[in-house]
Amino acid sequence: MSIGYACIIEGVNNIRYKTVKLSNLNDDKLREIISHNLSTLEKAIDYNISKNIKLYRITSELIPFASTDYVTINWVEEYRDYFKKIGDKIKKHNIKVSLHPGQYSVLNSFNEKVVNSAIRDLEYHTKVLDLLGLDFSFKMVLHIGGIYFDKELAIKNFIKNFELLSTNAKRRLIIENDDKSFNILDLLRISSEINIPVVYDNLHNSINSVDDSITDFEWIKLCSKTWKKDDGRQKVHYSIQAPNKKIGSHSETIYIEQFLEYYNSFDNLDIDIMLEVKDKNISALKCINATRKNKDIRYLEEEWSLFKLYILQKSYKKYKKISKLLTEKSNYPVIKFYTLIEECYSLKVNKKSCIRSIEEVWKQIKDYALDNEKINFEKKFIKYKKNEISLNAIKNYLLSLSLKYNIDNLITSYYFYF
DNA sequence: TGACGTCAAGATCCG
DNA sequence: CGGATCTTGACGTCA
Repeated sequence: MSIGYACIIEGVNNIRYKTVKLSNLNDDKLREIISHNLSTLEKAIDYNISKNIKLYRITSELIPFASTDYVTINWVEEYRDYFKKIGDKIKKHNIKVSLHPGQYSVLNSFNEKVVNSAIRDLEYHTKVLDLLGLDFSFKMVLHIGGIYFDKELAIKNFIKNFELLSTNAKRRLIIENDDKSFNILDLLRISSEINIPVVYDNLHNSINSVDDSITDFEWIKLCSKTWKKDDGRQKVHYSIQAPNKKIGSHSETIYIEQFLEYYNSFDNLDIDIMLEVKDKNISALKCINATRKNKDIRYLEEEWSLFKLYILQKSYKKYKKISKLLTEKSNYPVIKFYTLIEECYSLKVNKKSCIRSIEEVWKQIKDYALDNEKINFEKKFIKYKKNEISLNAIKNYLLSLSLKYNIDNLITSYYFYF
């Protein structure tokens, strides 16, 4: 079983994909962005390797406007070697990567133009996986599309247009239930016609449900039949409703107790769980640590080193409490640990605790800092205490010094990124 | 015609 | 100048 996250890496310095607006697009700009994005993808893979995260969704924005006529350079040939290098790394470390074309790729449309651009988009996503040199267990996930006043006809159109895809695209396509049009039963029916795997999304099912008496576990078991040997391990999407937001909005974080309730209902199913959540890799690490077989407190200590300054700025009391929780080295208090951290998310930063956190950071920088940097810091710190500059302003200065002096312990701290 | 969802880029304003 | 806060874009469907 693997647990993973989609596209963006949160809380890590200098891993960010770039985009470009059509009005600023030219060949040089495009090459600059493709090089940057491929190098960012490689960094993302390196990050996943370092954290032992085995499931990752690659952004569809890797090559901007890839499936349009606006791109005229031959990016496939220009970047073939780089793709292969990254793909080799993915294979070597056994990371399952996937892609998810967006909601505007509508294969079942009755508008020929829309269908053609959906096909082009799916062929682009297929090309990325092909260029990485990955076998057909590496997939792209798609929704069915629109209803057009007649669901049965819309389904027929999906099946018909599916046949227009290349062999490789057909072998890589998997389909997911959505939150308003096609429910999980529709998906199972479509799958039985065209023989491609179904991804079960629990949140979409709870919004657009067939039968509330059927549990997530039961639906996952039903979907498992659509996954053949060559398709690799069955995948599901897991997300929960964001409290107080629009129906269907993904939550900021995955709440560990709620996740474990879901996870423990499986009775040891061997599936891949793609989390759809705003805090991305941070929730993935949480869920991985909560479900790992090797329960060693060092995993929590490693996590704590990333969180502790962030927690300190919010509440000294919680900071002490979590520190104390980790003192008994034979324990593995994973649920308590993450629950305490989750409780801090909703807390506002507290001036006194913030000052403490700044002092703590400065302690680790001051021996490296030049005289003028020390003076600069003191000036900013006084201004911060007098509410003349923001917390972010002083954090940014401290981060720039951490980067300059390569203080890994600080650079990796979530303190600077949230 | 605007909302929907997504997230970085770009614009604008402030001190 | 840095920092904070809006607005824009690019897509197709649906009310």
